[in-house]
Amino acid sequence: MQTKRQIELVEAAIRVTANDGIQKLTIRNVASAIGVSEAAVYRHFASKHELLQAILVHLDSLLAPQFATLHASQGSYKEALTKFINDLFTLLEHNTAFTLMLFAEETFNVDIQLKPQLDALLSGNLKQLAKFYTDAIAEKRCRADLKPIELAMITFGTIRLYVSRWHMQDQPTNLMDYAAPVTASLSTLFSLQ
Amino acid sequence: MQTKRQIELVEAAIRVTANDGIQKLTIRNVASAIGVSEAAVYRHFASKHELLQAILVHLDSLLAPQFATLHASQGSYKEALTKFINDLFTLLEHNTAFTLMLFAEETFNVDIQLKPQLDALLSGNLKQLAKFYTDAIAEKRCRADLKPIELAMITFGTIRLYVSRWHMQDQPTNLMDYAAPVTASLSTLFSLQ
DNA sequence: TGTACGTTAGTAATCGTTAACTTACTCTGG
DNA sequence: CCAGAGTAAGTTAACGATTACTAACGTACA
Repeated sequence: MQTKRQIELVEAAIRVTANDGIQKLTIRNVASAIGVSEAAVYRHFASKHELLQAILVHLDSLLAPQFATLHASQGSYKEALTKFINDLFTLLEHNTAFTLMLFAEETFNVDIQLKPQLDALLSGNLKQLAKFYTDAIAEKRCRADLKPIELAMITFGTIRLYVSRWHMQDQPTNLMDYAAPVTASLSTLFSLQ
Repeated sequence: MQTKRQIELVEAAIRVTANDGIQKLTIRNVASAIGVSEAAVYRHFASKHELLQAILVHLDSLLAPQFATLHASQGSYKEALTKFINDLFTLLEHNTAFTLMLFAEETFNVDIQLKPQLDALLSGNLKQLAKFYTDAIAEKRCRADLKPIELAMITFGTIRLYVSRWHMQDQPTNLMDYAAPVTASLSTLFSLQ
């Protein structure tokens, strides 16, 4: 159960990390990001570890609905995948901080105790993707010579690398410009001949 | 030009980072990893920034030959890709610290001044992969409806995610067990011969 | 009156870095 | 051949800044 203030702190922490990297995710920086003292943070989180945990929960709650859209779609496999990637990229482009969502396991491997949660987060997302492909294969809308989990790994891995490259560019470009190629490539590869 | 001691320090730094995360990459930890004082480190690197730069150079020198094997092969393109992935996974499995190679841009985005080098490292690897696919397409041994750079992104993104998951597992499993599925999936998708 | 939420002002530990000094080796002139 | 100068590479001991965290206290509001 999260209070308003806790959510504010978590969002501030995500902003700090996305802007300046995990090294700058300090209690001091989070506190000053919402204009309070360091000690005030400890009124809401008992330790930095608990703040990190809350960040992961928050990121998961943002990412999960995105993956849920995969199943909600009524159209063809290609349309569903297109909508998923478009929605995801729009979200990431609108708020760069959300980029952290995709790379949580890379970023937060600081606190060894968070490992199980990080693993669960990634595994959950992959499972959703795999389920999407399982359905697509069952309905003969997707090639069946690869396992759903393999299709999911390829999809997620590819998306991550595109986002990673976009995030690394100097001049800010449109992530959406990348969306079309990714969708086109994957749906071309995975569709039935 | 690197001295022996510099290389020792860089290798120690890579070990520290791979084991405990970038937060633990401190001069103190690197120094004690080779059994000297902190001040001794500064006899070989003027600053932590220079150590970080040297790490990137080192990682690149390890990874570049791996990518070079793509072009050296005499057999089919499928065999070349198989050999590349097998060699890469063997290397990563043999020395877990090398896993950092694949995720350098994620790990070392601490020092903003390193960004150009990180970008160059990733771009260089992708360019090698793209060249491989360019050749394969030219000889009609790979599907031609995707651009080489897209094939390269998919390949590298997929490899990274497999390695990432393997690296995150609790009980140590064999990375090599994933090599065959990855190779099979990509060859099938790309009609690589 | 008590609880929620803030403050100031500290703590010990750790960060990157430097100063001053020691040790061991090599090069060079008489 | 060998004294002495120079240098490479280590040491201890500190520096100011920053880390996560805490104790004691103030204040608004039910």
